[in-house]
Amino acid sequence: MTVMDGLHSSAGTDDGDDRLFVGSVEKAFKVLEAFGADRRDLGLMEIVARSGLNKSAAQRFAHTLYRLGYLEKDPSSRRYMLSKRVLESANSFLRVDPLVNKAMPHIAELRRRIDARVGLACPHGMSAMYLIPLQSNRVVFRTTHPGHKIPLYCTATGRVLLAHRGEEEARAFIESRDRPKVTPMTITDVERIMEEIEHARARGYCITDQENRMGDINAAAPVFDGDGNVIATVVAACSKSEWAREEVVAKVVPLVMQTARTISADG
Amino acid sequence: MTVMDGLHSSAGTDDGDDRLFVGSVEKAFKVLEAFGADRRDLGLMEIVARSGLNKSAAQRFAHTLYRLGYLEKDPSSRRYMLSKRVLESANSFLRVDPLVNKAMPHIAELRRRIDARVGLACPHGMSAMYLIPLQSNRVVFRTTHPGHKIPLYCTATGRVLLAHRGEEEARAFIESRDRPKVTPMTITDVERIMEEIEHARARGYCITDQENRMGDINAAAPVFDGDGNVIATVVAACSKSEWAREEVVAKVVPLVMQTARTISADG
DNA sequence: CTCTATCGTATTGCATTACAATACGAAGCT
DNA sequence: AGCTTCGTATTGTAATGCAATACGATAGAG
Repeated sequence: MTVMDGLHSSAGTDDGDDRLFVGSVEKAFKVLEAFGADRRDLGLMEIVARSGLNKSAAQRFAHTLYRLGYLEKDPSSRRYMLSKRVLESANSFLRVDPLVNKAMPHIAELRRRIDARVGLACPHGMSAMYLIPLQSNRVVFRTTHPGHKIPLYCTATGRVLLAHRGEEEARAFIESRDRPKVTPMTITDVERIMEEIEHARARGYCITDQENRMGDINAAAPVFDGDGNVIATVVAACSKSEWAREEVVAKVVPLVMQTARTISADG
Repeated sequence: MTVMDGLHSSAGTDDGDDRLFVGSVEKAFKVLEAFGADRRDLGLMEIVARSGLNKSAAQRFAHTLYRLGYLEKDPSSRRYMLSKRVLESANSFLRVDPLVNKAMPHIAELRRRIDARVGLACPHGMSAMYLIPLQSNRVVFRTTHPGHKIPLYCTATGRVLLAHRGEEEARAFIESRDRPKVTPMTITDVERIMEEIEHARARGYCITDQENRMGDINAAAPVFDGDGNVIATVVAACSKSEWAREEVVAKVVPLVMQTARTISADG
């Protein structure tokens, strides 16, 4: 079907006869995943709406997650919200992930050299996800945290990731999905996106100009594993108030590419 | 505590029988929590050892978490590891948490002013947990991520948090728990710790001198909520190679306290 | 200020679902 | 090759989670 089939569904026959699969766990995570879309706290009926579970199930699993400390409950409003406990497993992941550990000093060095938000992002399902988002030294408008997800069609990271998956696969993916205008500058035309992807492949980097946030120019370059697969990108988000586009190309892009190359290097 | 203890104590202490509590979810999280202690990837028998579940349960829940995308499995070694998907809920939390959002710009500003690792930490169970850990601009030795947990007895954050819980409560806590020497400088004597806690209460800040990592001086100040409760601390970790202790007291502490006060202010 | 709609909590009989023992297969070690 | 250890698959059983529903509390409207 689409590009990234089988990422999360490769453990056996689809939904047929997996006697090992425990359905209750799936429902619990549906409740957990109901949080974070937009609102901070959810009432029971909102959990029902967002999780797709019935009232009984939502009640039981929200309660269970609360008992386990992964949800908190405001006693007066009786609404649930995520607890900081969800950070524990995130920390466990980040602490030991080889890519994160390898990339961190170089990403930090990049941030030291250019006054911009920089980071490391990697493919995750149908999106990309920031593993390391470092803010610039200047004022932070909106902060990003590890786990922040961004779309592929309109981001420098996404286009770099798609560029190394082959023309048809990238096109099929782009065409198959909605491409809303995130800003007035967002390119939504398939052909123009494919051009950008082609450039990314040819030049080894990609630049987006205010396609995600007005006033931002983003530059990304690919990080390769030992087999030549793209496993991540190094990104820099430059404020137009401080960087002209030519400056980004002349000064930022080489540093981003150099950083990505350094992280790619064996070791 | 034994295996059996954990199974029943966490599920049934309060209400005896909690008919809403779904035990399978607890077991799933025991498997998840088995990761992150030390090793990155765990074999099935290691999961059994760390989770306290029997082989069948560990197999089923590890498999279920794998199917759901929260664990990955190395096909050759057949060992499980955390997937980056655990970052999703962490990001959902950080994105909307009021304290994090309120504190972030001020923590960033603090980092801009002093060349040190700074951050925001809050109480979490019997420990403290970093919500916002920002690295210094200089070289990063070991990076911390959101969710990083630190003990209370030997950290500036911990002593500030304990200082505002009352003398006896703090003493009881300190005495009741192990106090290993993290470095040769770690203070483990109860009376000396209590002195430090008393200072923290009296002065409104706490300094630890290489008690957690050789070469680091840490300074923390309390963040209050509207009711005067301590809900977090602002921390700065200064390298002794760049800061003398007197300098920390003279220059860092005022900024840390100011930052903490600013975050405390109503808004 | 009562009525009513809506949401959160508690209960219960039923059978679906998860359970744990165990058999099986595949590596790795001596 | 034989032994040990670990990961995978199977199966009968009943425990456990299921969903309907009753109950209670809160808030908004008229």
